[in-house]
Amino acid sequence: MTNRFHCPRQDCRSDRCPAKKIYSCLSPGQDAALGRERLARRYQAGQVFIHHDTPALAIFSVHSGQVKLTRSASIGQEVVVGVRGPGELLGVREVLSALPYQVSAETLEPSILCAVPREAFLDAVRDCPELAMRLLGRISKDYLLAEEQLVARAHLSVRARTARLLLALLEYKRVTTGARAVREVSMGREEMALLVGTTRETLSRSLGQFAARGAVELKSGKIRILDSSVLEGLAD
Amino acid sequence: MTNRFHCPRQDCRSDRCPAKKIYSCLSPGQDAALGRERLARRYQAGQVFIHHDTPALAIFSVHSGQVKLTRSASIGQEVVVGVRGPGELLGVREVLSALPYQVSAETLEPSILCAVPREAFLDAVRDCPELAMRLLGRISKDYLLAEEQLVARAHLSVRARTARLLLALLEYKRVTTGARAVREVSMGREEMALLVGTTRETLSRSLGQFAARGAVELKSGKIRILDSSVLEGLAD
DNA sequence: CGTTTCGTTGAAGAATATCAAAATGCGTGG
DNA sequence: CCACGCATTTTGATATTCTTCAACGAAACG
Repeated sequence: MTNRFHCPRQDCRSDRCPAKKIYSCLSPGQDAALGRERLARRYQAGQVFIHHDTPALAIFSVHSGQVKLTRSASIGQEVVVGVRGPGELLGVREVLSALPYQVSAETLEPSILCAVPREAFLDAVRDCPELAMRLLGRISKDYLLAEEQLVARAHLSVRARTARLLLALLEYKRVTTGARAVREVSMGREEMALLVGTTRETLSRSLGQFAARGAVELKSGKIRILDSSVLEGLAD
Repeated sequence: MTNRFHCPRQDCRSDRCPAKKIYSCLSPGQDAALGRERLARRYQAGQVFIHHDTPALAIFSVHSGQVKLTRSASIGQEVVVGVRGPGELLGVREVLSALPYQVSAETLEPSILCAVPREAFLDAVRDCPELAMRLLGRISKDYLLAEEQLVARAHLSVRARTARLLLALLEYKRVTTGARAVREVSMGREEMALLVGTTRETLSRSLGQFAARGAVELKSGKIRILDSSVLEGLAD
């Protein structure tokens, strides 16, 4: 099974790996034990590396790149339930609850992922109470956030969800780029639609409405936010 | 603050408390420390004992009864995100992620709840790695389950969700009553609608359709399931 | 320069919410 | 037992939102 994970064989001890932060509480011995098992691999965009309903053999952490998590709502209907970036963990929930993978994961861009085999991860958690505490905090927070997201998707209009997405993208860009005033986001309609949980067409119409109200300006793929307070008003 | 929790003052050391199971790994000393702080209280039906956006000062565990968890999707729109019964914990996610309560909780029936102050709980988790592991497993599983629920709510038709609810109620009744063949469930339309995430009227129509297809029979408040395979077919 | 992908727009149809009203059930007091 | 009143459930009509199918222009790319 390990074969799938170490094509460009290289264990992930780089201290620049953002996922490493959560493991920083391990003793040198524990860290070494984990590091020995920890294998980084480069993935192209669009690769599916976690298949739902498959035994959860490993935890993945995102070193660089972005991945999307999907669930099948009914047969043939893939639904995005989240997007994860550098430093985030995938498959933790399944490993900790001894369930097969409940989601599928696919890279959105060329990415580097580290895989830690199930048992090694569990050993580390058992041996290091501090790691357990950190995971508890992280999973709890993720859970609450996801719940909020999904409730919004089930009970808010597409317009409201679209407005929220724009604001979230703005915020995300601000945080990641460090710029103080971000006024533009750029994302394909297809992808936005997936995140909002609707179709290209409906999403396009929502954006059209925003533009009509002067909240945004659509020019050549970019979306320039003119008045974010209008968006906040539409967000519920 | 503790005042709210010990009206009929009585600490919860009863070994019959189903929530106690998860604490069974604590050493006598740890258990005593927690037990001293653990206060049981009787609530009538319909009492709100966790108010969203309020500091998460305590973990509650359900000793007996049922409670519903709600979130406000938009202003004035309360949405049920889950129902918890005996042995289950409330507020863990918030305490562990150091956030205010993100949900509100209300008793559906007369219930007995135990409250453990935030700090006592955190101390117990820190002192007992096994407890941490159990919580990790439990939260992970809850998370996965809730995700599935909410994705269904966002992307399945009311008919499908209603069918699922009926099947779930059947299953639940089977498990809790221990009866081998359950064919009837009984629940107000309002409450069913809340669980499904729709209105009374639409829910009623769904049931009407089921009845028309001969899958169920509606008589005087009870719902008798005639053909659960039909429901399973409708469930996606 | 044609082809392909992406974005927008239109029109029709399905699903659901909403408002309104009728029917049903249920307990209470006569 | 019956009649009344209240609450719940069902049904009907309409409006809204969203999806779907279809067409079209525009940018992207060979």
